[in-house]
Amino acid sequence: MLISMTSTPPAPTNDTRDRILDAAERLFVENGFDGTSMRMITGAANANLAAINYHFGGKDALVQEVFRRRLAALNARRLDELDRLEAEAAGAPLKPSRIVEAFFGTALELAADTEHGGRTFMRLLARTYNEPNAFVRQFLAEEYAEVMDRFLGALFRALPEVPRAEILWRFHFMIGAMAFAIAGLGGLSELMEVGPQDEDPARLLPRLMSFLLGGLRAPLPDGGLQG
Amino acid sequence: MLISMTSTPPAPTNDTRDRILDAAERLFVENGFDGTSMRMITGAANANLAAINYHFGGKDALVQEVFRRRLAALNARRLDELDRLEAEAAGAPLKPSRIVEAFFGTALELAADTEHGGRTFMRLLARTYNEPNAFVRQFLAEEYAEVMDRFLGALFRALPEVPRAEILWRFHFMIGAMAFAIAGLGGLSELMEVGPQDEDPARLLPRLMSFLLGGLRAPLPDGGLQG
DNA sequence: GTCTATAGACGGATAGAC
DNA sequence: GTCTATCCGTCTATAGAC
Repeated sequence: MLISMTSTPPAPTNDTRDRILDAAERLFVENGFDGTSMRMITGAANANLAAINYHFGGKDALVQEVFRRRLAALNARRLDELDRLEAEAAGAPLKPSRIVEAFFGTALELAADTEHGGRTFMRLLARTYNEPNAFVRQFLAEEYAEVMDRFLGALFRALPEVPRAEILWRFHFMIGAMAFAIAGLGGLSELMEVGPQDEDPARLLPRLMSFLLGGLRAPLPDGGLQG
Repeated sequence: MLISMTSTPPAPTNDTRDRILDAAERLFVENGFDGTSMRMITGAANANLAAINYHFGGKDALVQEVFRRRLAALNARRLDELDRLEAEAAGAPLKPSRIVEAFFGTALELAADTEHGGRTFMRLLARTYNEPNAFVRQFLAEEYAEVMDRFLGALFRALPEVPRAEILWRFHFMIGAMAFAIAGLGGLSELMEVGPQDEDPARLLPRLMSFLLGGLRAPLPDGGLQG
């Protein structure tokens, strides 16, 4: 029989903690936070009920960790893209289309990943923009603070002739359009029963981008165009 | 002392049933469906816990009635507007902007009514587009079926040179933009802490309309313009 | 780290008096 | 129609054995 040597442990990347996070992510999308119990999560993750409290400290802390582990990476990529654009421009104002692409392109890229749960997470995130739960919204706002600040600033500089309130609203509209599109990727956009069955996010990105840029460049409400 | 005569009762328009519906509407926005208990609702409505089951049959039936009583009127107005446009056009194709205005203008008009709970309801509705709860989504889809059918058909006829899949997606994007804008009207759009403090929906309508029409008229992803 | 067992609060629903 | 009292299930969290 084999005797356990002092060899290094086999580095179980798929340990209980990760299985819980993956199961929670999936179940939160399907049932919402309040509609998903710790029993459902640990059941799906083949873990013990007490494991959530042992590993995370409670259900709320688990919810935060589900977001944190992926959102940190997504927003870091967004900031990298923006850094790169600004370095290339060397002081010149950026093209609005490049800014928009840096923000929404990264999101849709993650939503295209069905292998490692990227799509599942993005559907959860999209849904959570409208989450009633106060502490979840508060947590999201904090995670987004820097990204919002940087991207809005870049848009302000890129469109100096457009009133800032207008840019603010239009960025708001753009996020809403993206969120609704991504949230419906699971195939449950019953709202239009004819619904976009074409679920390929590779085709969604150009569709969304041209819509968003069309909206961003639209004539201002009072009249007057801006390129 | 006064003796109760056989006079007609004072027609209590604000009876228990309505108070429950109003309280439920408000609490659902603040806490979500699962986060709102029957005890919370009846407490806020100064009604007895058993009243929900007596008047509606259960919590799920109450949720449906909260939507039904207002959504039926909203969608009827939308269909009326579309009927009127089509009657005026007398067979000619409609202007896309008029179709969009008939759909989204009515919604924003209701969202502007803070006196009779219209805003509260529209915030609830906007949130519910992304609701995980299966039976709520199913119910919404049924309530919207005719309106979607009519408006998508009108857009298809108004833009015969645009692929229908494209129109479908863009209508999808437009609904998402509107929903996110309305859901944030309560002042809790923490996402951008700079957030549009300007909450006047009278100014929101022109802003949103020009954004939506810009997106609808944007060049198609593969290239090629369409007015 | 994992498990069982259980505490303690709260959920929706209902029976039956008034 | 309204109310009290209660049933019964599920929830999160924790104590303590292994």
